[in-house]
Amino acid sequence: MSIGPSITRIAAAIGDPVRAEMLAALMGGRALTATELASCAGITKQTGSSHLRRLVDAGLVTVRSQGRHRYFGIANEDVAHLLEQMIGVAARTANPRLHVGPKEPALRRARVCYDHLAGEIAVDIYERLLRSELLCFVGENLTLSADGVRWMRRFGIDVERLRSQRRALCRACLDWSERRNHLAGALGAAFLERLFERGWARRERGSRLVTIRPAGELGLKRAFGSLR
Amino acid sequence: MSIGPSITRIAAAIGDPVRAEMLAALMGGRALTATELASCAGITKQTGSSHLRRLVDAGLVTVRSQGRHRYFGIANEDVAHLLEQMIGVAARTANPRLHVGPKEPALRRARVCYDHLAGEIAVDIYERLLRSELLCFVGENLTLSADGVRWMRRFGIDVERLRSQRRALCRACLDWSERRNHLAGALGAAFLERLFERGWARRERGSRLVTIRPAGELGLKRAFGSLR
DNA sequence: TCGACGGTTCGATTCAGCTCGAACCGTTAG
DNA sequence: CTAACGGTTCGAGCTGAATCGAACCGTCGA
Repeated sequence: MSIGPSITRIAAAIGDPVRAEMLAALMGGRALTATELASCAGITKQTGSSHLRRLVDAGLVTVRSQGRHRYFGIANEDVAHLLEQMIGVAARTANPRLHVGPKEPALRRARVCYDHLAGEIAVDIYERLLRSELLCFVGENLTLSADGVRWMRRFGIDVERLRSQRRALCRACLDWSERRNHLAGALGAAFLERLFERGWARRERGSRLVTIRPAGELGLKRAFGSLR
Repeated sequence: MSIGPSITRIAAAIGDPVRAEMLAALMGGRALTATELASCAGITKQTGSSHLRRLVDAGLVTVRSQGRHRYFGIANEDVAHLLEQMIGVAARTANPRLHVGPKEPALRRARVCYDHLAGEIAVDIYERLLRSELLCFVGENLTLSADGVRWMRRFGIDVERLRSQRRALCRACLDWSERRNHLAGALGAAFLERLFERGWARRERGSRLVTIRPAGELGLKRAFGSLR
């Protein structure tokens, strides 16, 4: 009994141009309908439907029916991490000459990673949180210090509510463009959510791109000192 | 310009039964010849050759020619991590009824992850190293404390030599069976090497399985207290 | 009740890519 | 030098899977 077949199941499910495009779209964190996904992969909805079934069967994607719509989304954080890691390996093994894309710099700066913030800014924030000991490691576990809890509460995040979720509060997630960690987990998701609520950041339609608005630039600078 | 195609390149390279089997074999950490890899995937050497070319083209595998042999190996730690992560996702999304295999428990206990130790024992060792502050986090970086350096030197590892490598000294690697970290990086590799040299552990031929021998059981117990 | 719309199922077609036999190249051993 | 051996290349056959048109099912709005 080898592990080969199990890897094949997962990798073959991802390793088709259409399905990869769908997963990439879903990495934006929003759940999308079958038709939306088909159109953004450039195929008909019949074909899209069969691809989506494969993704669901493989356990990479989950469905939620709502009226006559069916919303598809990345199944869980593990899968999101796997994809993020894969993007990283792909970027590093890519043929350098087709490596530069127009939107690439903006994506490197700030983007959505499933449900939390990634990119230069996210890495920078994460490291500042650690340096000022709002986040710290207890053994190998990343945790929020007492100061950190107060800080987050002031920022508008109900930490207690997050703790009651089954999901881990803080996790480190390896950033594919920076090769350094950024904040994931329930807190990472809540933090990004809060940036949107405050109007500090805006998510670009149909892309993983996140734009930091002037108010956010200012607010983050005030909160953390100047961002790189 | 989307990221879809780049993911496809990597995932499609992995997502073939033969190539997955080859990669699984290479995750044992040893470089293998084309013929060996073909035979362990159950195909002829012509077919194997073309698969290996695809793996090399995708940047997942590297070759080293030596006389009339060509030795293939996992390209780098990133790729190894990606595969490890993929095994984890595969295990967690697997159909539970075919989840149990004969060698599974032993594999969960101790196995090679590319070039370092993984499994229950590895996770346990890692956590004990942290708890006794031989390893600690400085900000987000895992480092060896002064005590840790002394400890490793006593254990027979030349830490200074490892530091001079370009490769990171300590890294945490997520264990797919345990979902907790174990020690990777140059130190992780050296530690496993030392276990073999001392005769504390033995690697099973043609598998990722590592057997801890009585001397090792005793020695580790003496070094760390009783292992789980 | 009916038409519009989102989504799936079925069947036929097409094509990429996996496979192996045969031939070939380079290295090593005798 | 020659035979054996590891490995690759080439060509032809085959199969699994992606694709789309057409038909169908369920929900929504009028």
